Amino acid sequence: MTDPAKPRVDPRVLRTRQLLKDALIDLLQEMDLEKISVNRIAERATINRVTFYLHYRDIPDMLEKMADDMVEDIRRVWNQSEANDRTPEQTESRMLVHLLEHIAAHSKFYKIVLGSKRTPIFTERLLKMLSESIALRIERSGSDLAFTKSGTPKDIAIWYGSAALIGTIVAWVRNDMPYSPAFLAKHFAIMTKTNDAVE
Amino acid sequence: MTDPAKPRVDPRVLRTRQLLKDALIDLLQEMDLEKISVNRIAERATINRVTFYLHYRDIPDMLEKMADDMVEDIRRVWNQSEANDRTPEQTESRMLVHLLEHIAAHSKFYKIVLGSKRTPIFTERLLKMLSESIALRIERSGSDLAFTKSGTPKDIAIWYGSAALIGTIVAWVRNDMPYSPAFLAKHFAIMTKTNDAVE
DNA sequence: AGACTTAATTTACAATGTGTAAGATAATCA
DNA sequence: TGATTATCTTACACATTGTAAATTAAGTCT
Repeated sequence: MTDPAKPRVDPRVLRTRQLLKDALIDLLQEMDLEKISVNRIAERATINRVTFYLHYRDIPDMLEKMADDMVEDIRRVWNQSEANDRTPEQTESRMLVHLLEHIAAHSKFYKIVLGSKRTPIFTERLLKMLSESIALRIERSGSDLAFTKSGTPKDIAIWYGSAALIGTIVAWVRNDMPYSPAFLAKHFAIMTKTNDAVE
Repeated sequence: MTDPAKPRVDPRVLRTRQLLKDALIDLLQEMDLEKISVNRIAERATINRVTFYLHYRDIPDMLEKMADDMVEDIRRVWNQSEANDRTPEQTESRMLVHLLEHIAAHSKFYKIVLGSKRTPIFTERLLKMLSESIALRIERSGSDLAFTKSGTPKDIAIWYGSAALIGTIVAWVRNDMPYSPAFLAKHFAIMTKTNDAVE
């Protein structure tokens, strides 16, 4: 149930890392990534600059670890609804709703990391993670053939589908989430499903 | 016919800028953007470092200007086929074929700027440019309503469609273009068109 | 061809950022 | 409380940045 490797981290470490992460998010809201130095992050976090290097190799390394955390969060949310026994379509739609609700609940964070044009690591990770889901979905729908029902190679369908999913989510976030998660998920399902219905 | 503003640029300027751009593309092939300094670019270009600042404010500025050039190129290729008088679908498909052929013809460049995970400026610009086309296309197909035939708000359809287009192109480039431009364009059209056919 | 104009080079400098080290201080753990 | 570990302080060598001034080289124009 619980994580087998639970090293019981020193609360000082947790505090420091949280302060550093918050500071970086804060700064990304104010300026481009290129203008952000370890100096600035440490200053904003009220942490000594040297301490930064006790936790991260450099700023890209810090972003990578933050992206790891994000993927872990999202994977949990995404899979939480997978245990359902309804139709696949309903499950998929509910998964997307949960994901969108999670993003909305942490909109400050996601608006920065997915909305910013200079931190593609987060979008890339999300793309990679969700691509696997899309791939499974497409594999399943087309049995064991290499092509979909409409004769399109599966990898093209996967490229298309996962890009559409990520892109829709990112655009939704960038436009300050003007639709409810349920509404967006519904219409996403409509646009996607019509493709599969082709003979 | 010809550009009205034709300032007749000094060949030394053209040479220097080309050397700098080539050097940057070269370096991006070898290392991440964060590791690239003005020093390195100048050195690789066999240009004095100070000269760099006569042309670009800094590296992000240089990338932006290179992205400008790319968009200009692509817009030319994209619009070259627009003057045709066939059906819209045929024109669209031909536009995409021409675009993919152009990308294939300069695959070294595009593989780096679209494929690299650290230079999102190029992808962003491409997304912005092609989104306008997609928007026009969707506006046209749905007359003057705010929704598509399937009841989806047009902006959602635009997010979906343009992300699918860019994402498919980028994935195609990243995977070393395993399909011919005509083939990919055909199947892209199939996947897109089936959506519009919904009543 | 020679005079004019503009680009590129050279050298230099101040300021900032990077990454690491050693020892002192403070918070946590057992 | 005593031992452990994280953080802080100070320091240092080095790379990078952006700009300035004077010089050299290349291109332009009549």
